[in-house]
Amino acid sequence: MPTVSSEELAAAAGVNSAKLRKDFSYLGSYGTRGVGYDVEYLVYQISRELGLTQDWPVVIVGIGNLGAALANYGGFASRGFRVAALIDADPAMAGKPVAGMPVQHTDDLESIIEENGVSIGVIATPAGAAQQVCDRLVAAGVTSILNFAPTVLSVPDGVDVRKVDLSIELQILAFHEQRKAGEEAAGEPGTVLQAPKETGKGPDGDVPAVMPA
Amino acid sequence: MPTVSSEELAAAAGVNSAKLRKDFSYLGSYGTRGVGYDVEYLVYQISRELGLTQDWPVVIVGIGNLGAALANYGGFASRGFRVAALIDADPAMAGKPVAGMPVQHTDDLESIIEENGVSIGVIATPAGAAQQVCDRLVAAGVTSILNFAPTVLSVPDGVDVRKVDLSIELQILAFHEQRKAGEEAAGEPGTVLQAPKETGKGPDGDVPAVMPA
DNA sequence: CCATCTTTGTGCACGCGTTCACAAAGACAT
DNA sequence: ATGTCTTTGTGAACGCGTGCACAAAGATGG
Ligand SMILES: NC(=O)c1ccc[n+]([C@@H]2O[C@H](COP(=O)([O-])OP(=O)(O)OC[C@H]3O[C@@H](n4cnc5c(N)ncnc54)[C@H](O)[C@@H]3O)[C@@H](O)[C@H]2O)c1
Ligand SMILES: NC(=O)c1ccc[n+]([C@@H]2O[C@H](COP(=O)([O-])OP(=O)(O)OC[C@H]3O[C@@H](n4cnc5c(N)ncnc54)[C@H](O)[C@@H]3O)[C@@H](O)[C@H]2O)c1
Repeated sequence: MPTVSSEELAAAAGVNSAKLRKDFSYLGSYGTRGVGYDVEYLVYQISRELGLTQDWPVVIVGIGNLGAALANYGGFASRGFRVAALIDADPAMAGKPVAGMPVQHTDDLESIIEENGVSIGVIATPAGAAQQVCDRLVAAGVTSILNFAPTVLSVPDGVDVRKVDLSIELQILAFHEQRKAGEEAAGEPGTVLQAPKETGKGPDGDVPAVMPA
Repeated sequence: MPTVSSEELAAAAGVNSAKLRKDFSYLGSYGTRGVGYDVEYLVYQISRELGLTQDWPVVIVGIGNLGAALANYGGFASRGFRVAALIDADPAMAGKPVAGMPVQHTDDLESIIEENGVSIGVIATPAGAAQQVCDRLVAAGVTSILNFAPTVLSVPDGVDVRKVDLSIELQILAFHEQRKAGEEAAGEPGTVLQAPKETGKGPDGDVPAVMPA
């Protein structure tokens, strides 16, 4: 029986072994003292708890550059997610095959959701259409949304939204990058800012939305 | 002079005003007691501290479905990021224009990085090539990496890596989705974990820290 | 100049997640 | 069986972020 110890797993995952054991303990006591955890059983229990043992149909709305890339991505299927439908508002795309699957028109969005029992939707439309698409998805029964559009979606209680904002990912990297540069030339990294030198005009420029919900 | 109080900002952002004030205090104290914060100056200081006032050149390696979509994405430029180069290993792609920019071959990766002073790299290659690409980027001077390949990259100290794993995003949604279903039929046997109280709108936070690869 | 009012900046306490440390459980050898 | 050795499961300590509460700062008006 292939087993792993919490120590091995922790080292591989780069976390503390005690934390890992405590986490596992919330799922029940599946370990064997002096031996470790039965790999197969452990994987099953975790998968079950995370909801990976069932098949989740998802729809992708907005089959443009990003939507098409997502449709072609094979990594979803291997994790228990099945692309049930590709939906786009462009009539020219209707019927056109993407990733071996015909693109369907938004007119049929509601019926597609219902017929396939879809509860997870992916939004890859332009930002301007995102909220509208979101509303239709929710009205049709979708209760989880993965949003790629750079907009904050407002949804009713009970609906989960996760936003993937690549710009923010880059911003976080840039933040640390800036800090590294500052440390070398110990000049003005975390140094308190100078006095308000006539912010009459200010190099504010664009300045992104700083305070989203 | 347009101002905002910490109370107003906190309400808009849905956070505690004391926390907000304390956060601001780490940047220095430039609020005016009895009045609030000068909006323009505040925005500038935050942008500056986050590194948004400077221009960051980035390279994208692996111009396939995803890489091309990223190259075409206009959201980066508006946040201070400039795509300095597109790099791919496929000789057939060399010179071919993507997003109005010629794809360059990996042979020139090092010189491209150096000449453009790039410190942030995006990896959108297949998982198998990711580590190798990563090593070359790092050797060439890149110290921040945004990784889309479903692999854990190992890098030397001082190099930051952020991984965007879309499958995990879906898994998190599915996890909560399963929870919702379980709550309706309360008392579901086999369910050991307690519902994690949905702490506000935290993107993460409420998900078990350790997940199977 | 003094009184009052508003809002900041922060010391302090609380709560929660992480880590430590170890008794107990089980495997395995003798 | 009994002892040794490994690894789990968890109580307790620790650390850190969050929120409370309030003195101080500055504005404002008399
Ligand atoms: N491409 C990227 O790398 C990237 C990165 C981050 C975020 N995003 C965001 O993802 C979204 C899509 O990006 P993209 O590059 O694929 O854009 P795109 O313009 O290539 O594709 C958008 C697609 O959405 C469709 N569409 C428009 N309105 C629709 C509606 N109401 N219902 C259904 N479909 C509709 C269009 O027909 C088009 O096919 C954008 O909001 C973009 O900001 C993209
Ligand atoms: N498409 C998606 O939506 C998606 C989602 C999540 C993750 N990913 C991951 O992102 C990566 C790219 O996905 P994709 O769909 O664009 O794949 P893809 O096959 O369309 O593109 C990969 C590109 O990388 C290039 N490449 C291969 N080896 C290279 C090397 N050593 N150096 C430089 N370039 C190299 C290839 O020539 C190709 O152009 C994959 O690891 C995938 O798992 C993709």
